[in-house]
Amino acid sequence: MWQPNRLEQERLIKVEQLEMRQVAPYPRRAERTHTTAAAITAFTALEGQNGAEAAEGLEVTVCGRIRRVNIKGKLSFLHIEDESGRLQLFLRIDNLDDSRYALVKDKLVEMDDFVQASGTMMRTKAGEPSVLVHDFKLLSKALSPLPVIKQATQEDGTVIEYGEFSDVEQRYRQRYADLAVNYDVREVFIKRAAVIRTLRRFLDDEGFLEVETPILQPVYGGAAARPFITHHNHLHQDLFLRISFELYLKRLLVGGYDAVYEIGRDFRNEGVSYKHNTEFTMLEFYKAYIDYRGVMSLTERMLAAAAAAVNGTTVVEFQGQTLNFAPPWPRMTIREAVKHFCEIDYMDYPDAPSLETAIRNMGDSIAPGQPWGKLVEHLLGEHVEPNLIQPTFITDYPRDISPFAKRVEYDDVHVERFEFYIAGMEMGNAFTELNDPRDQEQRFLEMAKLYRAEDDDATPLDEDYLRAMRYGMPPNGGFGMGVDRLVMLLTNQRSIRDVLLYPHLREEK
RNA sequence: GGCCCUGUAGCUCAAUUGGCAGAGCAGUUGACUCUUAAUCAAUUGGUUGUAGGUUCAAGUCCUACCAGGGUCACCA
Repeated sequence: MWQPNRLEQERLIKVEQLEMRQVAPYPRRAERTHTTAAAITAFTALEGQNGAEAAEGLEVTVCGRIRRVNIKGKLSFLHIEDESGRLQLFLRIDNLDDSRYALVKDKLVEMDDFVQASGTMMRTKAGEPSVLVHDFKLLSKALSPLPVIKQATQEDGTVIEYGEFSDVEQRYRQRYADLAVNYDVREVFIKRAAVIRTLRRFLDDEGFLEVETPILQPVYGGAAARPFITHHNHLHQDLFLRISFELYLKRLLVGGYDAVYEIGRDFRNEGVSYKHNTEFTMLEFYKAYIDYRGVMSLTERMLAAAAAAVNGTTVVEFQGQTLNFAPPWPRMTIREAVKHFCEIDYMDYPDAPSLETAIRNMGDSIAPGQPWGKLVEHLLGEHVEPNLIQPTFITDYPRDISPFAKRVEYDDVHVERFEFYIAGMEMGNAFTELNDPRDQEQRFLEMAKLYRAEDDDATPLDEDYLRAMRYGMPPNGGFGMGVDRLVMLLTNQRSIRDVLLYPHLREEK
């Protein structure tokens, strides 16, 4: 239940006063001929062509939220803001109906309200393009004032903000207020849209078909993660929120599409951190007749395109580091990488117990009884990953933790899989996809054995997926990437929460 | 889940280490026909996250809880 505070009570009284003066606080209709940016552009263009006097004949009707008020007796300045930017309204009692002007003078139309203003363009003595207002209309009364932030525009055009709205909890819980007062935040989500648009365009141009597959799945799979479980009442059936799209997308290659992709939400019932949110945006694609080397090439080019589209260059400044997305990216097998950063060749320890002992002897504390591949992965995550600042492919992962990848040619314990890392973060995962149904069934069974102890992460055997594969699946390369993390890199945001409009928070009490 | 830090006015922060809860901004009232962080004068505003406890006295110390951040654990 809303308990208006003092400031809000003042504004509620103003609504009554507005209604007494026959002014609707929330009228039905609005009109607009120009955005604020378009009004300024049109005005300065006319000045250039026909001179200052002619330009002042330009009539505009603009709309926006009042972000600055300066009442100087019989003369007032208001700045309104729409999505395109800010524009000054110049209100003079000489040019307005007295009762209209009084709405501003009496502060019934004030900070944070939405208004519509009509008038002619002009420059103030200070040279600022403004609207000499002949009439204006209240469009929406703000009952709660936004956090107070004042801005000063420097001579070089940079904007300094005085005061701030910085409490992260409030910013996330009331993202609307955050967006309304923090322009930088709005910019992040404009760039986010540009990233996703570019990924989509890149794949479309490469001949991929965009598809949508079920979010509610009867059998989850394609990754090792704890799912959210829900229930369909009429079908009396438990359903899982997907943890990946992988198995549904690869079925489509059986169906005859050569290349498919999906951008959508995955859900994982796990912890949150600066790079984990319970629901996150994933891009997966699968393309027939290429292997993981082909996927590496697509990866490099796609991310370079995304960086260029958002920031105009493949050089990315991220948290004090300079990252270069331009292809080709360095490639290193996981064995080479571990050798290089840990000075240990894990192939000297071919079974889990001996590798576990070796890792303990390095001084690492690890949970006992983990599969061999997970131990290798521990070495990677602990000692290699933090050092992988520039975009890097790490290739040829252990087979026992990669149930959907084809074996390498040179031995029986590695598979054609890569992950790529940027700024010390795992960004994505890709394979030469396994398309032998007999091998796939074996892998499912091996996984079931491997994870029996910790069955939270067990990948259930998907009979229908095997049935699809038995009809014949073309050889193909597949790819998955956390889109939010890419957005973090390209917008220089430290936390995944800053690239999600509504990050997951505990329930408000 | 463990450990550490934080929570004071609408926003951003103080409070001399246990001794009368304060400032700037915004709000209210007034002045001002070219301001732009407008200015000038006056002024309102608090259950110090919640609930207990110690004390003559608690924003400050203790306990529990709530929320957020960090970190570890977890996370193909």
